[in-house]
Amino acid sequence: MKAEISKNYNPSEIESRWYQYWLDNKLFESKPNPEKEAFAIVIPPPNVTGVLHMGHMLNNTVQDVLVRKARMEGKEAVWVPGTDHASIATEAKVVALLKEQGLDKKQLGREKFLEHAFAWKEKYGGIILEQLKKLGASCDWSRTRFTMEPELSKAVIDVFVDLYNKGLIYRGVRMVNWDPLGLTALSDEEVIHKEVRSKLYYVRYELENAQGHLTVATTRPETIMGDTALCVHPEDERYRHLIGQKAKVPLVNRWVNIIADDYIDREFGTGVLKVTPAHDINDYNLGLKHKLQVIDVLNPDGTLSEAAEIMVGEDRFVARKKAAKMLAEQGLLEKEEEITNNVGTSERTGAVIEPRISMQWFLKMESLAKPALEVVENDTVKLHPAKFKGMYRAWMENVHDWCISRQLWWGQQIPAFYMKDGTILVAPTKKEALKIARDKYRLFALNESDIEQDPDVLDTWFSSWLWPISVFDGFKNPDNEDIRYYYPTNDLVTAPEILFFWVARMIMAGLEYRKEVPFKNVYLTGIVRDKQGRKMSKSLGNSPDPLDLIAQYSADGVRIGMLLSSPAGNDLLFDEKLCEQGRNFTNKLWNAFRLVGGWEVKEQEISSLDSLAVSWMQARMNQALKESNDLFTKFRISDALHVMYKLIWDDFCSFYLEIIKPAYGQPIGSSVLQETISIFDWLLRFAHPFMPFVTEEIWHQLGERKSGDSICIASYPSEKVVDADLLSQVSVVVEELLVPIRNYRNSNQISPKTVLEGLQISNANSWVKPYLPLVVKLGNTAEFTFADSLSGQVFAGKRLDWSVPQEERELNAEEKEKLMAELEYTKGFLLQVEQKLSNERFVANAKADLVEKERQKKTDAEAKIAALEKVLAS
RNA sequence: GGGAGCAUAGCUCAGCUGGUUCAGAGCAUCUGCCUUACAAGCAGAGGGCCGGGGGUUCGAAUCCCUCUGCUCCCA
Repeated sequence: MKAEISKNYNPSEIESRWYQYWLDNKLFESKPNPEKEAFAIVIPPPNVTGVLHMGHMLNNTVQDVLVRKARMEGKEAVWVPGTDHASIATEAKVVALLKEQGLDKKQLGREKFLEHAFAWKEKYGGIILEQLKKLGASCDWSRTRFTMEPELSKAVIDVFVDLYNKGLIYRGVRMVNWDPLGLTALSDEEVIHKEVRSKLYYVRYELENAQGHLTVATTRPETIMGDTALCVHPEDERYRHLIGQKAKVPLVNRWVNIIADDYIDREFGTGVLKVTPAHDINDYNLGLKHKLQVIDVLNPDGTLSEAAEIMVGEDRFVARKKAAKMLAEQGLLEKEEEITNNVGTSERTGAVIEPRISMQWFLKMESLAKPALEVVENDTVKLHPAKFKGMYRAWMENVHDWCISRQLWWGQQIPAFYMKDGTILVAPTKKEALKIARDKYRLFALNESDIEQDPDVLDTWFSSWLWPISVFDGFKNPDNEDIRYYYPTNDLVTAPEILFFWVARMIMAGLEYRKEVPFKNVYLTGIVRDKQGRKMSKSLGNSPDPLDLIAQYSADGVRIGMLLSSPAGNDLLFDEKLCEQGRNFTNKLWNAFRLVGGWEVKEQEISSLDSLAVSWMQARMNQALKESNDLFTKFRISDALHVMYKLIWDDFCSFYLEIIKPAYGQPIGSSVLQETISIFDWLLRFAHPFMPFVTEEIWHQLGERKSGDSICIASYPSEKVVDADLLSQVSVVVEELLVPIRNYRNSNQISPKTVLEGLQISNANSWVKPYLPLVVKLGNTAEFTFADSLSGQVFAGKRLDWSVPQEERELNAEEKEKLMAELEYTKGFLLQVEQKLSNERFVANAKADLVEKERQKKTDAEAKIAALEKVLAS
């Protein structure tokens, strides 16, 4: 142990020093080792464009705790890091950057654009991984992957080709979610529904033969020009007579049929629907059913197209207002009404989604979803907390085909090649496509310039769903050592919002390509919100910069802060105070070390009191370890942290150390110090997964360590038998003797320095004798004397009666009241117990030990009542 | 409109298949202490008809029904 211990713990210097030490000694690197059990976590790859936010902090802290614990438990632990190419987000960012430089994506062309994008990625991509190091993340950085690196892209392409050949991928015209800002299709999962206030316009459609008009309620008057029918409910008495007749579409004065369908909700608006097959999914389906014409009045960018005939080129929202105005001018706008409705917005660009008919690629989900549901139902993959199972089931049972094509350039280009006649050749490369043309279609003359590759790329999730396999090169070489050893991985830690996007699909891919699930446990973290419960976001400015937090509270402090109040699956209401609490805890640990490391030592056998303290502390440690391990198996990490926190703060610092602490200026006995150091060492290893830096620093100062040694690879404490009797006896002594003595001091304003004299304890409590030295020390009392009958002020507990000497005085009113209340309570309690015991059905039905416990309660209560009455009578 | 879930102390939550004086923890609050590792600390205390109503049971915070209020997911 070093002589000099700095008075203050200096985290920033210590944290960067140890992180470098860990890297230098390659402590996080892992290779398959048949001697050891494998433990693997793959990181949910953050976007290359990303910077660390609070969600990452929580998520990665949890992963680090899990992987560090596994590593210390002697498993061959690996945490594979990497980043995601994030098609839309990254492309949007690069496009914006180019725009600043006066460059345009289309003018540049695909090749040049991708060059810019890659340059951008090289420069800014992966900042987030550097930031993770500040948090202490023990990733195996030598294994860092990127979803768009050549190997991983190849896996994506091969999987596409394979699924196409299996008949699971098809191309078709469908109504998709169109992002008019990103100019791409999106999957259902990328659409976020938001409630907004909007206007419902009541529009008049003139009827033929001067029969008047029909009023239609619509939120989208700008699509009126695309109407190709009106529709009413077949049994709606109001309109039945009009079915089969014609109505005139306003603004464009086109006659359309009035049709009937029981899809119509008679309650909504006027019960008449304008059918616009090109711009609404339900209308689209109606259109298919009734073979209606489709008039697409919008351009991809959300402006009105030539087909609209009027307002061509106007933005859809501008056109909406104009259309309303025009209708009003023509006397066709009956009224406007404020309503609340749901609109879909793009997860990435925020633009209001436009349902749009277009040619896209789809993956059939049904056959993939079925087995993926099964493995969650039967707990092959466990969701933590399990409440997400229900949500998972609901989604998997109603899964839609996955639109996997995106009209972007940043990503894996779809390996489909089109011949001039429209024939599709799906192959990893152009060469191989030509080979198919030759082999399958016998087109020997076809050459490269005769076929053209689909310009679109694949949805980013189409590469991330392969992540747990592809990071171990399981596609390139399905039998390699890594994948055989690490797959299936153990735990996946992620946010519930991507349960379907990502988790479900990884399970599908795992089952499809490895015939095995990709992970055994899925820990779903909550969303990090601010104190008012608002989601943290850039626009609200309510998200603290994680690096600032680390600078202020230390990485250990922030880690503790994040975990203190984040049970799995619950949103975390983040409050900087939690980080402060975390920092205070690291500080507490440091100060405990200053105490233990700062004593003069003298050769001495251990005293019986110290020996008791050591046995008790060890019993508490074993108890806490058992609890903690149990909580870890249930993924109740936050609770496990609480167990550790209380063990160190309350049991070790406030109790154990106070017992063994020698009087001021006195040296400590060598034996008890040795015991204390090994206890401390144990506690550090127990705490290390949560707070890696401070534990490493103290651990190194606490004993002689070899070069390259680290607490990261020291062994995690192992479970031993808990001495439960010792624990329960000490807790009785604390609750019924020590705490009341301290209370007595408080209420009588006796200084802690004053030695309490003349305490008596009842002879009936002789079992307590061995524990009295503990009370003498912590309560600062003189020796107790045993007596048959107590004199002075008597304190009556359940198991212990004792007294302090006192000049003759009446109990004051307050004290009396308190004792009376206690007496009343105990009497009531006794009554309940007696009733229970006299209830034959209880005695007959309840378990024997339970009845025995009730009997014990009865004797305890009776004893207490007698003692209280005695005190009150005196 | 369909589905999942929640309601326990001022706040955030725990309380597993009913039974340990079961009504708990942390934070916050209050009281007293600058006690010799730590005031970023120490020693204590107060605080809840377990959302309302009904039922099952010897026994309900826990199981069932219902009402009310909230959240999330999907359309």
